[in-house]
Amino acid sequence: MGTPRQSAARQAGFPIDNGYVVTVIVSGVKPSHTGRVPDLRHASAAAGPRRPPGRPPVPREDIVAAALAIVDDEGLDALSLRALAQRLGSGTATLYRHFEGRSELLAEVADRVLGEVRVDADAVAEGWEDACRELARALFRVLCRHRNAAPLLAQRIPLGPHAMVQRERALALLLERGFSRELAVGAYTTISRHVLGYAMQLGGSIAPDRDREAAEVSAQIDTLDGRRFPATAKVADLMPVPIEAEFEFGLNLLIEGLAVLRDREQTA
Amino acid sequence: MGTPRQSAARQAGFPIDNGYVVTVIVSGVKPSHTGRVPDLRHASAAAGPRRPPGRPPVPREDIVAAALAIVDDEGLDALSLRALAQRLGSGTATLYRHFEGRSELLAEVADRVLGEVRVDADAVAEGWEDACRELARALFRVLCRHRNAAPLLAQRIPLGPHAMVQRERALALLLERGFSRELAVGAYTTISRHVLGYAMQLGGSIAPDRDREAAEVSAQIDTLDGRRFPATAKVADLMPVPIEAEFEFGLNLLIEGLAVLRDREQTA
DNA sequence: ACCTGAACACCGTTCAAGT
DNA sequence: ACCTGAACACCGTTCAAGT
Repeated sequence: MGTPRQSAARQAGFPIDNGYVVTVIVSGVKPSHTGRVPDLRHASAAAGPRRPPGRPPVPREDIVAAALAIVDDEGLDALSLRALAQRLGSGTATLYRHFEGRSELLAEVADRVLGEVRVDADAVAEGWEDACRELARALFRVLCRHRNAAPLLAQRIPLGPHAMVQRERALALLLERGFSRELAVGAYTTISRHVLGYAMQLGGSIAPDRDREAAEVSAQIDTLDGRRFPATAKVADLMPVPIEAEFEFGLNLLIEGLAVLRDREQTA
Repeated sequence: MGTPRQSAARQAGFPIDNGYVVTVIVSGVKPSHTGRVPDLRHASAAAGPRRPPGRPPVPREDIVAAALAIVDDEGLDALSLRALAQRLGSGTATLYRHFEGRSELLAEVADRVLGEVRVDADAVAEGWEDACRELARALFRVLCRHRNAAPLLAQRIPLGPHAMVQRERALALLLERGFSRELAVGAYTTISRHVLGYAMQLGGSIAPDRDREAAEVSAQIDTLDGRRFPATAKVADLMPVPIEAEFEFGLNLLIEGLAVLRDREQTA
């Protein structure tokens, strides 16, 4: 009865994470084949090279890749198990041989996205300010590429192998640069949430939806009542700020604030 | 063909918003009856006091209130139109007489939540730092109460009447305190996103789900490999920080950063 | 051993028909 | 004028049956 818990073996140990995924991969790691705990589900007994009967199994990687492709092309809502099965040329029931259900699949898609993060090694070797900026930007770049997938990283705490490796590297970097344990955790958490918060507002959905929403908002500009909303009217010309500029502004605020706290800590 | 655009008249004019809903209602405004553009759909022709035939219409307010109750009690996913209709003792088709569809209903629920924001008038009258803190906290308090509804405010730009009134008051406050137009917009946007980002991580879902996830994360603590993740292990005891403390930490970082920028601006 | 069609209990949305 | 049952085309998930 019920599908066996297939996920237990795949999740390497990691404690509480109340922050998020600022990521570092300096060396040339391939997107999703490295740093992954091997899937042992088919290696039970003393599995020799004997060819099992039936069709060859669909590789997990292929399923996750196809799922991400659907999310990128058509949005998160378009990723139904039926659509995914169709793209893979199989049936929906087949997917349940590889994943406990939809949410496990989504978690794997999220970790695959994290696996694409690349940071500039030189920038990370600089002072902590530039290092933090580069880490934040590296994740932001990936989420710009996979903007439809951003909510996946926000709605559940990423616990996949890439998430854990990258969190480790970010925390190590801060501790090495002389941050106290408390300030390192605070800095990591805050910056990570900053990145995700902005990424989630890049574009909720597919292109047609974005166009419709943009048009809707534009229409509202014209009908703004300057008497009811004088302050808003006064800054209305500034308000469709390019999101990338806003991201940088907020990031600099955080780093400026961290510098103040760090100075206080060191002189105390 | 298709449902007529019922939403056009309800949305008062407002320009682009690239930030979010830091809110101010100082006076004692009731949750959702004030500041609302009247619904004119049933006032066509010279509508006298003549009683129309058929059942009396279900009040819009009641529908929205019931929807929010479902979201609060059972989570966002539990809000299906069937469940809502059942709670109201009617059919799903009835709901389409009042709302264009599910997404319009959700937008109204979001604005109703914003209508519950209350700020402490004394705190807002203080210096800009305390004023900003109180605005942020006031919204955060409401989102703690309606934590399941937080994603509604993040996934679409709030354009309802409460959202607009509160944005106006926040921007006015900053401009009155001597912020430049640019810095006021930046401060408003950043603080708003901060609040929402944390609120969305208060609890993704209903109680049983939260318990399951907490247990899952706890299990990961025990299996953490200190050799693979030394930095993470070193701060592991700090990492389930109470979310309220983390919220305050990040908020103070932002305000500290804004103070630096403001000083630079004033001395330049 | 692995895949699959068909079923189950849902979902948002529409519309002809009721009162 | 307003409400409604029933239908349409979906959805995630399960399971007995195929090869």
